[in-house]
Amino acid sequence: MAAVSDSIESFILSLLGEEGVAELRRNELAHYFGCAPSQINYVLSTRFTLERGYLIRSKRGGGGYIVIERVPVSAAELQALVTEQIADRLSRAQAMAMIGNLMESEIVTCREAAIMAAALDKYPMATRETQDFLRAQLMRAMITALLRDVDSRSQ
Amino acid sequence: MAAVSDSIESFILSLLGEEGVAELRRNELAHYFGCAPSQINYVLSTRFTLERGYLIRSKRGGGGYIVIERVPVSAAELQALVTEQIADRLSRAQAMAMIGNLMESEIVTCREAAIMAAALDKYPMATRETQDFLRAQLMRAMITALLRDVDSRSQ
DNA sequence: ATCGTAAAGGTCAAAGAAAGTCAGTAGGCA
DNA sequence: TGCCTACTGACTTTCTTTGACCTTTACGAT
Repeated sequence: MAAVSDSIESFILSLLGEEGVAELRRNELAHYFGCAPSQINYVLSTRFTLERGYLIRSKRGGGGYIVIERVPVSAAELQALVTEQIADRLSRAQAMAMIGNLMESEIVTCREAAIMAAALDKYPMATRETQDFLRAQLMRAMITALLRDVDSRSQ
Repeated sequence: MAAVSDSIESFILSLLGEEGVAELRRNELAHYFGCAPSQINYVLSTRFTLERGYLIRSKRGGGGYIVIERVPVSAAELQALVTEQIADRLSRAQAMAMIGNLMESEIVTCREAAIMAAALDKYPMATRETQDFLRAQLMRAMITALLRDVDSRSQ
């Protein structure tokens, strides 16, 4: 029954076009489709997820915007890493192993690996549970960042 | 779209050019962009901060002016950064400004900056206090890691 | 020298303009 | 019935823009 969300989805898909990049104003789009602005967020968070190969950037306030980007194929492996290998918890050992792999396969440089390792090392407060949870989040966030410009290697 | 502040920012950036120095009249610029004079101050204080590597000098009264100067951060100054600028708490905005500066000064690459920014972005659980505390720790850890092999640049 | 005034720039708080979050409602369908 | 997906609205957070009021400076008139 042609839910509004479906229309919004295909509209965004058409915006993406060849480029694989689309910029939009949330309120504008919501008004165009006669729906609540938050429905745009709903569509983005259900149909344009990382699992499906999309990255979202946005800015609030005056002149705000939302940018949707299709993850390039070259980054597919990284994406799989994020969505498959990292669960909601990640031990220190697991993390270090992953970083080792990333470096081995020349996906990250030595310096990049060092930065990541530093961030994933250990956290003072909290229980082990919390630490592993946080570590998973950080790892996901960092790899996702890499995803964002995987082509721009060797600076 | 393209908030006025953004236009003002890129205008100033173009003024800075190679020299890294720009002089301007507040009222003149405000008139040129059709905005309130104080918006110039807004742009300066949000985009041309010391954290981002800019120095502002100005004079009031007749013949007044504003001078913006880009000040590069040397790798050696990183150490001071760790010990001075990063207290036991670090806000998201501060962190992002610092990262921008590190990148501008070519101490970190674009990708490295992206990784750091991702790690420092936000931590959903926790209170604001805790987040800022954790962020300070992570920033310190990552910069220390960079210092450890600051020579091994360009991998 | 002193004072007055106009011509800068500075500050701050309030209002405005986006987008984000989340919990809850409603409609289909197994 | 109970679950899943679609949808909504109230509330939050972040960023921008504006205006009223303040401070500093140069310059000319006394």
